Amino acid sequence: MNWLFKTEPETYSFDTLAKDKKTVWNGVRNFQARNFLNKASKGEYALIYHSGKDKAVVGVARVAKEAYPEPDPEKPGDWVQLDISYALKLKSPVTLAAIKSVAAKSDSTLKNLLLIKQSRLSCMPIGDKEFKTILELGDSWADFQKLK
DNA sequence: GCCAACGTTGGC
DNA sequence: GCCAACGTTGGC
Repeated sequence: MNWLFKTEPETYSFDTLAKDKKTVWNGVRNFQARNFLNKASKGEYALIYHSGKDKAVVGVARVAKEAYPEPDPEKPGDWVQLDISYALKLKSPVTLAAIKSVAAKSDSTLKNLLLIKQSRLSCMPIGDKEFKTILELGDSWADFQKLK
């Protein structure tokens, strides 16, 4: 399964991940998002989406370690985190407006994107076709193929 | 178990 | 800054 993770660039941006190479993906406080996090396997890829000012998919990360309990002083065990590593920065960001405009076309693979249908979800699965379509929109599908 | 009130996220 | 769409909390 492929994934799409959201972050506010002011909190943690993809550029920071590009420098860090690896980070702990934590702070998810939504049950549905957590359940998705638990399903991510090592080696799977996640699109990184910047909410707020950017509103665009900016890069790809790789799941480096599957979900494990987040150290939480109040309620240990309730929440999980996982590790991701830098994979690829898109040649050009794919904005939410661009995604919506493609999704509006008939027969578009992007019609069922949870990003559009459930805008508040911070971590969601994304199908192979959708994943490819977004990378193509970012002129980065070839680069991604080389990466594998 | 229902629902009103409130809080949060995120697009506009 | 506003508002829609959720999620959570607490009274009943």
